Amino acid sequence: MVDKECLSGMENASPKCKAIVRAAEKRFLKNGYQATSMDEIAHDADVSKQTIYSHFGSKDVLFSQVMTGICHSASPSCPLEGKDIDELSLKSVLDLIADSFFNMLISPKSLALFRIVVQDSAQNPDLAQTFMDTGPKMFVTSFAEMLMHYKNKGDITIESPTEAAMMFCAMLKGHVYMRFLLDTSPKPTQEEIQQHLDNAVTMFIKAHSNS
Amino acid sequence: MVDKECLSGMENASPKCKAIVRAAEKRFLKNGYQATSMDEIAHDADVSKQTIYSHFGSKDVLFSQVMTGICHSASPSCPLEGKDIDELSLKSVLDLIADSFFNMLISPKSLALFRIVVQDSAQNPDLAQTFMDTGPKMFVTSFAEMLMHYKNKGDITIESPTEAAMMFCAMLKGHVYMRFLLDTSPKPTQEEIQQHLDNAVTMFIKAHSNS
DNA sequence: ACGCGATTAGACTGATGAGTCTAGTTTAAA
DNA sequence: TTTAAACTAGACTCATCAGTCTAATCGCGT
Repeated sequence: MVDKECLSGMENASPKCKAIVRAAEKRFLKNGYQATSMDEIAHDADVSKQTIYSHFGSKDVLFSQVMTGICHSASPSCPLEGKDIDELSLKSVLDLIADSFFNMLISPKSLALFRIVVQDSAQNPDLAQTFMDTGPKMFVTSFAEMLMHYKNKGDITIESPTEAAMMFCAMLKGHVYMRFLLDTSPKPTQEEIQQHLDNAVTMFIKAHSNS
Repeated sequence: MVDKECLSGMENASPKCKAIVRAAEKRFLKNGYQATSMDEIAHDADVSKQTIYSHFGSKDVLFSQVMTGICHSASPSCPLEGKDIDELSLKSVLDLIADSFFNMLISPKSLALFRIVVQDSAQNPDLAQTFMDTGPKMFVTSFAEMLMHYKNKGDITIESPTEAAMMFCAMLKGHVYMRFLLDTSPKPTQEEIQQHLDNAVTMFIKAHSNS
């Protein structure tokens, strides 16, 4: 899930500085880089424009710093914390992950972040790289490890856990995620979402069942 | 695949008008709405700015019109044209579709279009809707019909062809597509792509095999 | 009290860009 | 040839916005 306070790495910064980052975050996520003005940020942060410039130097720097911070703080939390994986069936684990992963994806903040990343992947390749490395990559890695567990137990047949993990993520997203991303109508209902996730889990298990 | 000339619906427009649309298309796809100036478009189209305004009225109108046009002209061509579906195995059909669909997705124009659509899905919901209706939706519909064919033949078990079709699209995209969309390194190799598509087809077939 | 660094409001500069205006030129039909 | 519509170059207005500058104020340690 996504942090409410995305000030990772600046716990001991000055209050003004935090206020600036918070305001910038809100504006950049909502309207993107171009459509956000420094005056707006200054106003929201209840700070003078000069203060922003003395802390961050330029709009570019502020943007990069804020977005990178969000990427780092937005890594999905593991829904299995505190649970013993040996006591859970593959299906129940996949169900848990499906639900947690998908809800993380469609949180307003995640959607906004992804839109921004897509938006200036061309102008700002570093941001896209950071996003990939902190988000999808880390999730896939830890998910792949868990699949290994069930593979070793002999529950499923998997050649490449990493590929399988990526495929599962892709399946979870599916068409429903796109509808959230583009905010098109009709809005997906809760039943539709649940049906979609169930479908993905079922397909995934069947596709990897021991022939 | 995507048309080279995206002037759908304006075959009988004036030459100047077409030139404007062509130039606008190029610029908007490359740099997005905000970062494209009317002067640039006028220059590229070898036309005076006034001519643009007398044809289209405003930057907004031009943008919407151009983008909508691209959506309509960019519908994927069917890779099965001229082939008799009865003579093809499910696997060979899926292989064909996988290849054709994925290559359409990662064409520079499709990527650029999708970035734009994502970018201002918030400001311009109509564009997002048009994109969905002309792109993914149509593809899924026709693909679902074909799945019905194999379902009726008894080759596979499918409750909902539409859902299955959407899931197959999602699988084809997968993580590899994201890497193209965000243009992150390392660049996917041809082998990686092929492996990914094979994997998707194999999984899909196994997941829908008659248990 | 003194002094210093952080902060402030707000005026200012310079650049960019949408959209308009003007005065003149081309084109093609009548 | 006449005439009207399309087109042109480019100057112009007006708004926005990044970034700077100034002069004053605040908070705090000595």
